[in-house]
Amino acid sequence: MTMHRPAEVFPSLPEALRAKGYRITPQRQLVLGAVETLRHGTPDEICAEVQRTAGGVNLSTVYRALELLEQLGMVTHTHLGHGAPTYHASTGEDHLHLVCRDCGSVIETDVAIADALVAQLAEQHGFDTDVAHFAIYGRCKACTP
Amino acid sequence: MTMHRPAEVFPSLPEALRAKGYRITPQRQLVLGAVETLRHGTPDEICAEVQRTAGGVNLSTVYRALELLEQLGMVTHTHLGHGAPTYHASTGEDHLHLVCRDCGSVIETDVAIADALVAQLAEQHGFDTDVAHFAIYGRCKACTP
DNA sequence: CTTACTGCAAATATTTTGCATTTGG
DNA sequence: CCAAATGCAAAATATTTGCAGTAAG
Repeated sequence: MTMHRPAEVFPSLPEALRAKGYRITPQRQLVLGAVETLRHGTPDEICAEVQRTAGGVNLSTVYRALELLEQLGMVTHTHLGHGAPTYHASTGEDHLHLVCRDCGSVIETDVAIADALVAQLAEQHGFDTDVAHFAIYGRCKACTP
Repeated sequence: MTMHRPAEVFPSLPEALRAKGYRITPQRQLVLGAVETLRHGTPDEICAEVQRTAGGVNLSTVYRALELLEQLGMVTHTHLGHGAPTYHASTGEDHLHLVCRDCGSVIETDVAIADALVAQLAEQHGFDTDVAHFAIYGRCKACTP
């Protein structure tokens, strides 16, 4: 079952924070803003983006904010490889990431392409798949001999 | 030592090393042996396994040996999550790994289950997929409410 | 003998944590 | 005012690298 929620249905960050009794801080808003500006970024890149636009936020705070934002469902993270997870704003349309082993480029594609796989995993293993969490690895068109 | 590798299909480690002009060292053989004994393991676990059976190998050497063994096609690595890549001996039958977000358990399944996805990615994006490289994330049967 | 390989220790990189200070409500 | 959140610095993890000594060929 794919989640399909129009953007207007998403509560704003202040609303989401208030609803759970968390405090509304500039840092949390800046971190979310940076994730939205960069289409995707590592904690470090997000920290740098905040640095660039506003005064700056401590990297620890970025980690803590991302964890909270993810818990609130405002962002998600994906493992694109190596050690650095990439954070995305939750727009309601997750995408699959195809990472090229040679040039490192990332292609985004619709998760629907994996619907059959998801259905089979559910049927055969009772496994409820989050396809967008890990990238798909291989070789892109340009790098194929 | 157990050889899970039919000699007629996969060259032995000494052969593979010799063919590329690399030296045959006990450390490299021990690391490959450990990967084969443990069905899958992180560099740290592999290092510990060598420690347990033979004298011991430095962790740096384990990293360097794994990199070389992977380059030779004798092992592969998979990202199961967090930061720890898992190494497998190349047996010719790769597995897909289903990782549960809740209990962390890993289910191995046949890669053939993803054949349709692989075909679609090839067709739509010219992408040559290595399905086994990243785990598939979600919730296992036992953890599904 | 030659130089690739190893061990070791130090450097990087990434994420987490303890604690004093600040601040939202 | 007061608990929650931040900043900072140190710790915990994970991986890489420089270099001197060891050993494969």
